[in-house]
Amino acid sequence: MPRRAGERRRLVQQPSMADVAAQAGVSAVTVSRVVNGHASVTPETRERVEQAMRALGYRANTAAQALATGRFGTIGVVSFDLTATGNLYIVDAVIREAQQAGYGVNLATLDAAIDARLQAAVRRLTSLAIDGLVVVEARILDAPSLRLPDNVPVVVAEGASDVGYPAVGADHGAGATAAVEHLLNLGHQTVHHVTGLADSYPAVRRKEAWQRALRRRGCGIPEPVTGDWTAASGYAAGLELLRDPGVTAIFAANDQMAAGVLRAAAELGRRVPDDLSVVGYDDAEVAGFLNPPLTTVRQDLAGVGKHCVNVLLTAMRGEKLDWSTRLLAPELVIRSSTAPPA
Amino acid sequence: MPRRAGERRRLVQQPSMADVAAQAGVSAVTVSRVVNGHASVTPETRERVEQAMRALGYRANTAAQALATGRFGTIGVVSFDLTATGNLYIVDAVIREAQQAGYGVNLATLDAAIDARLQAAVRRLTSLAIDGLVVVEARILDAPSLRLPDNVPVVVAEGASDVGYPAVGADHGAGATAAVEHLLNLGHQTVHHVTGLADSYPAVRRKEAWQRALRRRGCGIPEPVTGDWTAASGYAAGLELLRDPGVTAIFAANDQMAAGVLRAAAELGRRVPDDLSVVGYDDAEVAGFLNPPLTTVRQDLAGVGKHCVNVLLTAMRGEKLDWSTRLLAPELVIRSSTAPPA
DNA sequence: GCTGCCTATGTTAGCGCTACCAAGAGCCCA
DNA sequence: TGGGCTCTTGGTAGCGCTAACATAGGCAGC
Repeated sequence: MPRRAGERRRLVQQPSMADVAAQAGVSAVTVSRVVNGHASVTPETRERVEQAMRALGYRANTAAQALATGRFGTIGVVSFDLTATGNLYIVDAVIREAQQAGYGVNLATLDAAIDARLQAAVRRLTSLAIDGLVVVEARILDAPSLRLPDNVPVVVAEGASDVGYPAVGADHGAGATAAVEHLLNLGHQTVHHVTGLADSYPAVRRKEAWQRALRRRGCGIPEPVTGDWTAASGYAAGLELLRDPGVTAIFAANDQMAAGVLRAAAELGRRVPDDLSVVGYDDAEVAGFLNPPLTTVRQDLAGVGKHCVNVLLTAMRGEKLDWSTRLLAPELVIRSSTAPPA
Repeated sequence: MPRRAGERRRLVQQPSMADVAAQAGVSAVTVSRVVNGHASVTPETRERVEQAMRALGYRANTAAQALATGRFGTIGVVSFDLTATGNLYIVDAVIREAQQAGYGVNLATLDAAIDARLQAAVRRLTSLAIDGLVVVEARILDAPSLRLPDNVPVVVAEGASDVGYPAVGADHGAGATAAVEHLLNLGHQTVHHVTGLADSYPAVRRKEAWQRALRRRGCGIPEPVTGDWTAASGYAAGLELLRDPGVTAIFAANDQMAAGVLRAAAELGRRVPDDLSVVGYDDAEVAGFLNPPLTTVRQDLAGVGKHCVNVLLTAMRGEKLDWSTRLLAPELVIRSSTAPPA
């Protein structure tokens, strides 16, 4: 059966506003007003429309709304590997906070190497489907061929504002300093360090602060061992460091690696905390239940995520931003993995 | 300055297809064809258009594309708490796989209690902005007032197909059975169990299989202790169970809780594995580096996520689905936390 | 040289929604 | 009684894109 020129099959077999309008005996505009909670609709009309919506199972077409308003009701999040504790906690908080504000979240994760297909996904994310973008970890900005959108606000979680965007992060400097000073105050001569991924922003900040703290106290600065955030890398680092019987204190850049160090110590017969003190970072859920319970630095990563979203929402409203980097204070949680050296 | 009726400010100050078309001296349709890689465009025209796009920094407007085609290039994911290892690994894999297929991911997380604002976010997710939906964990389907879309395919990760949708999951029955039989084969009289969240699908499956396995071997079935997936709950459960000196084997429904049990044992002076054997579940990254390294059940959660997306993509192409539940086989990883009873 | 067909591009309309303007109804007060 | 006000509702156009159809030009085959 031939169709009239221009006539096209309904793409979505869902009822549209026009259907609801017809059912309720009002115009589409009135339906729109009800959907968006505009004022100046009589209670009776509203009720009639809502009844029609229920009857037809109406759902607003987000794409059409977005096209008409230029707003998408969605914020984008780009992050590296979610299985890294830090990224996860931030992303989780971003999602919660965005949802609280009535926004959906479009999440893209990147591998270090961005291949062509992935690029397509990221390009989609960064095209015109979001009202704002949260970049988790400044290192992402270095990703080749990642072109960020220039028409929506961007906020960086775990970065400094020198990256060209407002940034929110935990105060890794303060956290690492607290960890090192805690160990030095216990009487350790120096503190060894297992770093996170070499080019990660938090890893670099923690390493720098560890060095500074040692220097300030006039301690020797041992060569740090580079890890990759995993327990396996912490274990390997632990085996390496503990070949030296003089090592009495190790500060690992996260709890997973600290767990690896604890394991290495156990295997080599070094008692913690008697022979060796270990400090982690993150206060992951399991940290307090390792053997022994781990002294660590609790970061308010949920706060970072929350803050990010709030800065972003402010920018999205077009209000002026406080452009300075916000740093959230960490807290040293002392448990049983640290003690004075024997 | 008065504007003509109907004239409206450009909502997005981004160049549109019309701008590119003008710049390249072609029609908008030709630009569209280039953008979508359609055939029948001469190389010269294509080149001219591409140059114009680069010059103007053109990005396609996703909302307009979606409105015109009825396709969104996005799949939705609904999950509970991402900080639970199982959910995280599945969601992570779903994102990767969707991106590989050129789809973006819209992620919503739910708390047990869905409040009004959250509902708005979920409603947005499940309105007409996605081409398909992955529900992580069958329990989500029980969430009050969560109305799933009826016009796009839905797949459930960690559920059975009796929920009314195709389902993909890990074989918790096989995993729990392997864990229990491993312990019984070592000579333990029975095996105690710390469960996951009471109404969680995987938790229930694991508990049932644990019971079945004990019954099959004619062992007594001790009262299980209910946990909530956290190390803290595992610790509490451990303290409770270990009041009984006759307890020699504990199977925890995930590694975090197993870590808590290990901690409780250490505190009470029960040596693992000499006095007590412990088995976890998940093979979380840290499991092999606990003290002692944890015997656990490795699940292919990445496989579950991947499989989900593939089933979903099949359904989205309108192809017929194999409607049966797919179960991915787990693998028992034996480490040092299990041994014959003293 | 004409028909017929194929290829490259253009024209048109409409996806579902909302901003803007207009208009009718009801009301108050002079 | 009428002018001006508010409150509710409707008409219209257009957001940026693409499917379907239309068309111009080229070229093979007879």
